[in-house]
Amino acid sequence: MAMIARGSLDTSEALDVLRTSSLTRVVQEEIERIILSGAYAPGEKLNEKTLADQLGVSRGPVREAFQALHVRGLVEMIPNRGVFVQRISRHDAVAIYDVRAGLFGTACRLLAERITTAQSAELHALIAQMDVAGKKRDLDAYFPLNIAFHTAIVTGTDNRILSETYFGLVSRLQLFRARGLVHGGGFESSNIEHRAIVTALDDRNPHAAFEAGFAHVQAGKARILASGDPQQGRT
Amino acid sequence: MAMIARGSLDTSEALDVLRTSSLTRVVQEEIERIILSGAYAPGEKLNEKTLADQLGVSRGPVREAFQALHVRGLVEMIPNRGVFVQRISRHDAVAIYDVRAGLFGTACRLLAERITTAQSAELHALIAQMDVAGKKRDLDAYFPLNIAFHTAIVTGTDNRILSETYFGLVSRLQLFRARGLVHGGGFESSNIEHRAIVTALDDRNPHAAFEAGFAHVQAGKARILASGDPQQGRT
DNA sequence: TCATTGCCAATTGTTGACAATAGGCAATAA
DNA sequence: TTATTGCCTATTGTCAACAATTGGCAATGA
Repeated sequence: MAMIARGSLDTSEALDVLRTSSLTRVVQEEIERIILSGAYAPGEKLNEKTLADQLGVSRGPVREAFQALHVRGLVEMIPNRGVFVQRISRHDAVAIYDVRAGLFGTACRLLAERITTAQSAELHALIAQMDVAGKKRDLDAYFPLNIAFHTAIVTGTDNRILSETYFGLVSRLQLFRARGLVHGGGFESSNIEHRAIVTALDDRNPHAAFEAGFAHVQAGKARILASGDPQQGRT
Repeated sequence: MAMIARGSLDTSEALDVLRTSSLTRVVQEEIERIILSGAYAPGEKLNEKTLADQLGVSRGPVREAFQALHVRGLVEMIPNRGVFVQRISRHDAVAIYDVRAGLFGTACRLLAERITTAQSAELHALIAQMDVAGKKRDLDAYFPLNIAFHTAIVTGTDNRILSETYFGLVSRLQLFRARGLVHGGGFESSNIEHRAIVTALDDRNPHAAFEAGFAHVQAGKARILASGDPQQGRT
């Protein structure tokens, strides 16, 4: 036991994996991946035995994973009927966006009180890169940069509760597919909002930081809801 | 089937119970009750078989309930070791309070845009009652009123995601026992803050409402952390 | 005395089997 | 033809048994 990977660079990492790894955990992450990949549409049924066979396990771990996914808002459960991919109605999406806006604004506010020069520099760099991608109308480049910007702010607060809650909401919103930012115009205004956030952070102005962060997500909500009218989730 | 309780007043309610009721759900709620009652101290082990026997079920539903409680932050799980009541360190409590402050401020902000006269009247009435209880130094009367005030604001937003997230955090904080408000002085300042919130709501000023709500929870955090130095949760 | 090794009981992890429920389909009757 | 009834299959809910892991305890040896 003690001789495992003694010279390996990631021994502690491997131990971490062992410490948190259980079959249920793995199954949960795999089902989450399947759901968010869109392989099953919202409202579609997730059959216990089918999934268990696909993953090469029995129904027990699958059922346990379902419980976790239910609390996380990714599936809905109906007793004696089964488990279904969570449907997100327009109304639900609005509610999630409002909470996400509040949390992101809170992250900005908290970060404004403790931001380091390194963190600030990282955000400025991301904005510069987004400017480039925006000028090229390169959505595939802009998207991950945008995510990285938000992630940097949220994780920068060093508040695990905040991060988990925020990213949980982001996952849920992935079930409400209708990518905004798609039609041009989203680029410029979005990055203008990013600059407003970083300005408030650099000023160490919690007040302004919250407002800028809140307003940014609300603007994102408006962009998403304006574009398209997804059929799904007529709950 | 169709003749069940045809004349009953709560037929739909009974159907609701049936719709959401499963053994796992009941077990989960019962274990949650046990945990929050303090019957098990934070860090204490929850034995599967013992709980299953107590509740008169097998280990399956108990394990499923554990998964849900883990996601909700009420228990921690260590593979091959078992399930333990979640320990909340001082650092954790600060993090939870910060997020709760952001969510409560967000609730105030959202409510400011849609508050009805009835809702406002309810909040004013609660403040008046808290004044009375405060003057009498009647903690047992003040506490539930205080909770009712916060609940009215959060549920008043009519945002289920917000409510669930907020009350989830409140539950977690119950594991960090050290009731503030205990020593006098908490009363007056707390209710002064309540008035500031309602004033902002009546003014339909989202900006001021957020600030008042955020500040109120932060003040509560300070009151709790100032009083006592709980031993538990030395994570 | 103290550290190490090896066994053992207790507990968790996983599985397969059995019971209960739901939904579909065919048979029946109006 | 259409609605209703009664089976029947598929799926979920629950359980008990088996496998695997852990931690404690005694035995051993320095």
